[in-house]
Amino acid sequence: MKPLPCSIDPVVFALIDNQPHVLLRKRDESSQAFPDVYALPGGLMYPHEDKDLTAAADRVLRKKTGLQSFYFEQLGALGPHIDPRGPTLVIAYMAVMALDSQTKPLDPRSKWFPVDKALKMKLPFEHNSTLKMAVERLRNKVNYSSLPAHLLGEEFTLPQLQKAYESVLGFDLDKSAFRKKMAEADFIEEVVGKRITGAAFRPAQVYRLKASTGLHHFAANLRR
Amino acid sequence: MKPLPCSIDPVVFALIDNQPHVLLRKRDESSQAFPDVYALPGGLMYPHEDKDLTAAADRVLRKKTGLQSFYFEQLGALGPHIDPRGPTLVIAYMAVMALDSQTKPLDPRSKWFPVDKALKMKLPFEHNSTLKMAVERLRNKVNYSSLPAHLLGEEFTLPQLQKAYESVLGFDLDKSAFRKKMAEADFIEEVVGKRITGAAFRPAQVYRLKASTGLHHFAANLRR
DNA sequence: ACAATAGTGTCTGTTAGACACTATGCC
DNA sequence: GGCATAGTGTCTAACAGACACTATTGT
Repeated sequence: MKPLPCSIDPVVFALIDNQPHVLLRKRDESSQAFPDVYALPGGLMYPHEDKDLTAAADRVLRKKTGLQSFYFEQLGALGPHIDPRGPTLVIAYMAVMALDSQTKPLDPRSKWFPVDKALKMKLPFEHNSTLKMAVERLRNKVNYSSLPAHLLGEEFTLPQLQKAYESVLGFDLDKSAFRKKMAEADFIEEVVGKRITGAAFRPAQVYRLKASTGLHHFAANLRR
Repeated sequence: MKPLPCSIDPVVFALIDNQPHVLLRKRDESSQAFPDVYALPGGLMYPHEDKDLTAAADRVLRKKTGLQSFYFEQLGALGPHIDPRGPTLVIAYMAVMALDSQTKPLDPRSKWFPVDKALKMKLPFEHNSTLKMAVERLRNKVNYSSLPAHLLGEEFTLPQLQKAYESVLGFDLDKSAFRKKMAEADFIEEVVGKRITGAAFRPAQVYRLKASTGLHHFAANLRR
């Protein structure tokens, strides 16, 4: 009975040009396993440094992305898989973040890949199945939760929010139905008096997430 | 950076007299931690014996329950929590099984507790939160999946299935609506020609789960 | 015939989805 | 006024929920 090291493997999603992307990172040249290969930006848990798994995931995400604000949840435990250094337990996470103009650039080894493209890549370890799991969870959860709001910045308009839902779902939604749903779901609020002007058409009202931790869940799916 | 031992903590549900029960086991007298206290029937993973986490969970469940057939799924990874033997990573599972007349009796240290009663008990380690997690998952999943069918034996009638749903949900369902839902969900099939006779009323048609692995999920909840 | 439960039919209020309409800004 | 998009109103077909009805057995 030998204890196992434990790896935190996060799948990080963001929207670029309204397309869902996932963050991959070229492994260190000096790595014993799969040097210079694109992989999930994982990291080992340090039992004496990390209070618990959530803290470990938070630390790994901050370190690997340089970003401060994101939503994340655990997908589950996998493995153990075989690493050249021995069997390793894997805890998979899904994270969702907003990229905007103020976002720090990534370190040069990291890169955003369109989700569909990443799904076709050959990734090391069991990262292909982890990625697949995360994409399924993302697509599924979008059906009945406020998750896509976390792909946008602090503030956003309803048309932007609708586009975020549509881009992850992969099909278009009816404007009227969508707005009714959002009103009823009641997880966003107007930023009173603030609208997006400047374009040659009617300005859009600005909204933000209501102060609350976690996701909001709908009673029924957006489309059956 | 020291590796961690890994404990498999399953929450096992079954129906007794149409009431949901959960399996707890008195810890060994000789145990270093919490001897003789009721706890989840967990066990350590043996990295050299268990192919992966699923195999480990399967082994632990068979060993602790003596039962062969059940549905189980991972709830997630927790911890590490502090055990007298040092920090331990925990992988929580939810399992659902059918008890019938042929079921072997439990070992004398194990006992079925009504779910509501178990929730009020003081359990060791973080077993209280694990149990709470499992109960929430169970109650939630019943809303939109075929899970309760696994609380019944190989064969069952629609009234029995409805009672299983009702007992976990905690409220009654409309017979007509329930049957329409089941027909549409299409995860059970008639055992042709087989009915339950013997009582002084119309016999009920016998059904079984269609051959398929895993759960069936509905498009909408049973009740909003 | 009757009791008791299995199984089906029907009616109605609600709602999702489609789509037409109005509103508001810049040119 | 025209154009482009934001935001609202309306109509209808489908459906969930309530409940009444029929079916089938043993006594």
